[in-house]
Amino acid sequence: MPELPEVETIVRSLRPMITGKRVESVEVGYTPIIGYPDVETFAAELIGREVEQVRRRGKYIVIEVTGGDLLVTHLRMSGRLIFTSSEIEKDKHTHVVINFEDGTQLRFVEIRKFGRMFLIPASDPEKAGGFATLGPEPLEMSLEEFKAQIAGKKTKIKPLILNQEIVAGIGNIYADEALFLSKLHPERLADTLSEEDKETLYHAIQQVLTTGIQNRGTSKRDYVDGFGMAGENQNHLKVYGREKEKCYLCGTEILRIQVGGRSSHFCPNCQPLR
DNA sequence: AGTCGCCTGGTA
DNA sequence: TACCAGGCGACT
Repeated sequence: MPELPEVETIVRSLRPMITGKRVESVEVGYTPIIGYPDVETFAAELIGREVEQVRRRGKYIVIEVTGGDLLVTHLRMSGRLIFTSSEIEKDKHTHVVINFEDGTQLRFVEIRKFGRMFLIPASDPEKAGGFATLGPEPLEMSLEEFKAQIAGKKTKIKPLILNQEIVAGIGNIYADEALFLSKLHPERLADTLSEEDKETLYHAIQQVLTTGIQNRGTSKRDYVDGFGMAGENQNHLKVYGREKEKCYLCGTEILRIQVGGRSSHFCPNCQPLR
């Protein structure tokens, strides 16, 4: 579900609520959610730790705790991290609850059970799946860095920018939006892009992500922030989810095709394959 | 490089 | 009933 703007919005909502709080107890319902270490160690080790920092890396939520460890969470398709109180009744799909000493709690809630949580030493990022191999942050990378990341790649451009090792944090919605702004067909081969195409795409990626953050994320289905509040970027999408509707630029019908196994929305007139 | 599995639920 | 879903990793 959540891509960079959604995860950033969640992090910003959680940061003031949990920073400085100490963990009193941990409950894990569905154990496969815990990717590292084993469930018992995960729960036992978290107790007594204090939250020092809450930040984002790509689509990962990183909670730094005392003792030099990181509580790393990936929400995958439909996961939510919700800050609430022990008084509030739990949703049926609540898989992990982290109780703080003041009666508040952080809940990992997810219908589809794809998401994962890891408690890792900051010095061992490879213990948290793809966390260690993430590419640069798109809002912090230079144009030259972006060009270097895609240099020599011959794949279709959409799967390339969805690859978290190339650039961290772009998902299906913002990929389609960035390609539309760039007037690039999702199946365009990366090694056929001109210098101008690359520069346009670089700016489009930053544009759609920044707008997404300003609008507090895209709530098409499941996404909500740390307080359970929906975003409003779904009201500003230019192509994603608009198949069979008219292109805002030229009136042509927006198409939806599969590219690299993912639904891809584009305007065949504005985004020719060439 | 491309496909499949993981899960559950909403909608056509 | 069938298809679809903001993702990723394992597999071929």
